[in-house]
Amino acid sequence: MKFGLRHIRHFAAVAEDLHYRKAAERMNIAQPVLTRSVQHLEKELGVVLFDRTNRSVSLTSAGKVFLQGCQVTLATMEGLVSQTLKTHSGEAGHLRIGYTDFAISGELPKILKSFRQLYPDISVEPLHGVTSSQLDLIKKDKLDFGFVTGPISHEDLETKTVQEDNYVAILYDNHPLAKRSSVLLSELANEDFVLGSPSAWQHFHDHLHRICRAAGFVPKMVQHAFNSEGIFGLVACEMGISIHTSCAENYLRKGLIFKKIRDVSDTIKTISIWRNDPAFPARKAFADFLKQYPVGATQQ
Amino acid sequence: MKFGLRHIRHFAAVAEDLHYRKAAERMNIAQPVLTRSVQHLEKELGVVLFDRTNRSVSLTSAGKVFLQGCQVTLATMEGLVSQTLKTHSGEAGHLRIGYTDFAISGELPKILKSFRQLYPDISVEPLHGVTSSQLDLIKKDKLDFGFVTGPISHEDLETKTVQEDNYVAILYDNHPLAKRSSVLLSELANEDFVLGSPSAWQHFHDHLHRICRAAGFVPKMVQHAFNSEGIFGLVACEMGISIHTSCAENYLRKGLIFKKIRDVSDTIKTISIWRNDPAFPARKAFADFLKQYPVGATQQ
DNA sequence: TGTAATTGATACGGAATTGATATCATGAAA
DNA sequence: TTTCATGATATCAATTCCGTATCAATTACA
Repeated sequence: MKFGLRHIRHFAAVAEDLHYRKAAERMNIAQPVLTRSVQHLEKELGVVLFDRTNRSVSLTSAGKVFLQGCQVTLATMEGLVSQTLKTHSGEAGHLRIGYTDFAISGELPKILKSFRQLYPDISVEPLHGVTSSQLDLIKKDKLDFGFVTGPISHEDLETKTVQEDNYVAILYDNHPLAKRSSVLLSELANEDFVLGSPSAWQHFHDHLHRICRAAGFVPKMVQHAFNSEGIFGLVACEMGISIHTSCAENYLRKGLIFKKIRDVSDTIKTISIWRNDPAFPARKAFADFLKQYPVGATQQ
Repeated sequence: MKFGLRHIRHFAAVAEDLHYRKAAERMNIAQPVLTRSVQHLEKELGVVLFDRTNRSVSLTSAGKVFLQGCQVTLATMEGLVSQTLKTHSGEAGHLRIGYTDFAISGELPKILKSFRQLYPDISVEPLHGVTSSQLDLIKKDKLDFGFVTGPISHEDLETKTVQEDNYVAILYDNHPLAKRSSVLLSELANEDFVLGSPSAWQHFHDHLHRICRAAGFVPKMVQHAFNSEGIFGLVACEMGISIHTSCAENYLRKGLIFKKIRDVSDTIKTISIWRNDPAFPARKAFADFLKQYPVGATQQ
């Protein structure tokens, strides 16, 4: 099996035209070259590929099989080259993208949709994870981008804020404050709270305790859940109320009401974070895309 | 895109070992050859495939994509060569095989099963057709082998008898003769007959009329069907009786009874027939197989 | 710190491959 | 018969390819 793509190209040309001279002309080479290439193939394979009876050329059974394979191989090679070039330029590739509840219910879907329109040959693999686990994965190079709850600053890693949400109170619809158009944080001081589990929701807890402390109370947590869905479910059961971000409006669970909190101007930022490694063109493409992406804000 | 399989093989070897010298040793060539092959590829593609930082070699993103494609291409090529060789030797290929009702309910399944065990890389495509249409297809080279009702003799075409069946009477189970262990053909002289339609079953009709004439009567056909299933269905409805071959025993339809016909020693031969064209190795393999295959006889 | 070992890159000469031109052999067409 | 078309062959020049020897850079180790 000692032949190259050149022999294959020559054979395929002859096999397609069933005419040496025409094929040679089409390939801009001299005819004897094709004769030799085909002879070489036949000798290497130990198989006659053409029947040259009379003055017509026709493929043998084995020749037909070989031709088909050659055409596939040649087409595959072309595709491979183009795919390799695209990968080099960052036009193609694969990205593993982590996301939090906040990110996926906020800007991330829009970001990914918009990015994929720009780079249809880059596949994305979204992976759910809380902030800390995403950061771990990025450090271990198991994740290309994280969409996490800020603030974060980390040497070696680049960041870009992509989403900024206000705090909102989540009430069930027959709660005493449900009729109000907005609430004050201090009005919630004596409420029972349903919140995310402290370990997973560490960042959000930190923020929440800070703003509550500023309002003069410590939230009383009566129940915790592992994700936003769980929190909303428990609030809907009237186990307590919760505080979430304005991106929660995209959930719109029946029986729940979202209230703007008038006296809290702090925001929760969702930031994208990635390792700035120029060796991954697709990463660079997404990083560049993120840098110019405006900060989304779900203001109520 | 001016590179050969050689470059690809070299690149893949280096990429797999991530070590030029080891790869060179494994391929039994000198190390500089690999350096040059990879450089050539990189130059042709305009893409850096390896990061040669420090004294370690690692693939770039584009290199990984290219490697994967190269491995696929190389494996495909190997498979293609082996498939081509097999096609040449007759070990692989495709056969379009026609069959009649008699053949498919008789020896053909056994023949094909046995042949496929010998030649697992030859695919067979069974096509139902009556004798005359199979012969047409073979002449037009649209069919590789026919399994038809004999006798047939045709110049240009080779034949081999593969099956020999006795005539049997097909009765419904409350027919007056149903209790008998065997019948005489002459006893059926006044019966109503359900037979295959004369155009499609021409060969069988010819045989049947000949033996009936010898027994001194002309069968009275009251109904005809287009295939054996249809005939058996009509007999089961007691529209009449029929005469079929002993291979019918494989149908075993409820309510039907098969009776040996004592005074008829003629047989119906099913023969395989094909164009003796040495240009199709798979045909030759099957032809050789058939020639040594014993004649099957479903004697009751 | 200095010496040896390892690794990929480079230079060069001979061998093999490739391609173009001219020509041949054969069968078909005029 | 002559003429034409087609694929095969011979030959020479250009290119490509491989192996040997060697280099430069880095690491390992004493």
